[in-house]
Amino acid sequence: MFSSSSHLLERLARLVHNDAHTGGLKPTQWEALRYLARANRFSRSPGALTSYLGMTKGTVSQTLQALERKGLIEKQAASGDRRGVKLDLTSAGDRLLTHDPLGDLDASINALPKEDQKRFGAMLEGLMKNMLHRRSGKAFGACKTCRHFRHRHDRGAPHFCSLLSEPLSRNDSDQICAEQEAAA
Amino acid sequence: MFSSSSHLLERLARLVHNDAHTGGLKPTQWEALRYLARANRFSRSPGALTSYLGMTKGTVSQTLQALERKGLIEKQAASGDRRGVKLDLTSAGDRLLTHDPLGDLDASINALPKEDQKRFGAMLEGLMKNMLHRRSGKAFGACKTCRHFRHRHDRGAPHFCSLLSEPLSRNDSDQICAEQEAAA
DNA sequence: CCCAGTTGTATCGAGTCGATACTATAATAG
DNA sequence: CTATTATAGTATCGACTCGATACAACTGGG
Repeated sequence: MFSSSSHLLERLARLVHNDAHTGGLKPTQWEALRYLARANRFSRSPGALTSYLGMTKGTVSQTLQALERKGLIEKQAASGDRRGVKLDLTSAGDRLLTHDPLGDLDASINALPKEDQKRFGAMLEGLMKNMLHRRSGKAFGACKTCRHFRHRHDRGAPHFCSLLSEPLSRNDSDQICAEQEAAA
Repeated sequence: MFSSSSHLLERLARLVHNDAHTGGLKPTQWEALRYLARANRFSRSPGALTSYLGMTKGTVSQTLQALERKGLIEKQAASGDRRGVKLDLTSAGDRLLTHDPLGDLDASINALPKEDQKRFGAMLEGLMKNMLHRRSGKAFGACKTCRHFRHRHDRGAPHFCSLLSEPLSRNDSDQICAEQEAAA
């Protein structure tokens, strides 16, 4: 009925997902932790995580509570908006990420020929774009690939975001961002 | 830290997974239903499903109970081994599968160029093989690609399984099997 | 007959997840 | 400058997931 790729992808996803019951964390908690490690400072909020994971706010709120209980993340009031919450990994969270069960999948991908890895990544990007379009979701690409990204080698900060009117450190621009929109 | 393909694959999987909360079924229940539609008669058992999904027996048992409650599958005593249970879709189960939310992913895959689809499938197979090897899991390939598959155009049944010593209908051999091992 | 191994079920506890209802704060319109 | 509306996040409920553990039923070999 469906192309065998759908079934393969689905089963592969399940196996990876079910491997993620290690280190006292659940799969979803691992994903939240991973996201917080990769997201720049504008995107480390419950709302952005919600949109990244494609779940509801309530569920994400609970997941974050679990991670906080375990001492892996910290919450802070966001600067500027008193409704907002800013999330950060603790050093324990950082440390735990070195035992990320996703490493197994990564090893399998790296076992493919270099040429295939590149093609595989490109196809996944295409697929993702298509899926995101269907659900009108955000891409969460790297900050520096965004159409609001501006080079600016003067005045201390190396770069600049024209959407948020904020200076960007090298770190900021290497990480992923909730507001990212691919440059033309 | 990890290749971006790992992250993409993980997020793609999550989005697909979270789309599968339709039709009154949960993602896992959809996968069980899908499996039962694709598995040949030797493989439609709780045990085989357990190994396919990579979960524990207890969890699968509950999932099957939920599907039975909803009238989508039927249980029968297995012939031969009185411990065994044979699972079959009801007509309601068959009907529900025509609304499988996986169709969305399939549509996205089919939107790729034909050439890419082929390559993508091949890479996924390689990845899966690697992952299965790490966890010593079963492949669940099509019966007719198995090393125990024998052509036999005489005596009614078109084919034959040399492992189970059972005749195989055309249907049997097109479906996937828990015992399948790729032919040399 | 006994016993190790297999197939499946029952139960528990932590967590997932959507749905819904809620609080607090911000932004905007009149 | 308030009234409305929108946004960020939390609380609670119920159905389900999932591993862990314990268990019952059955098979098959000594």
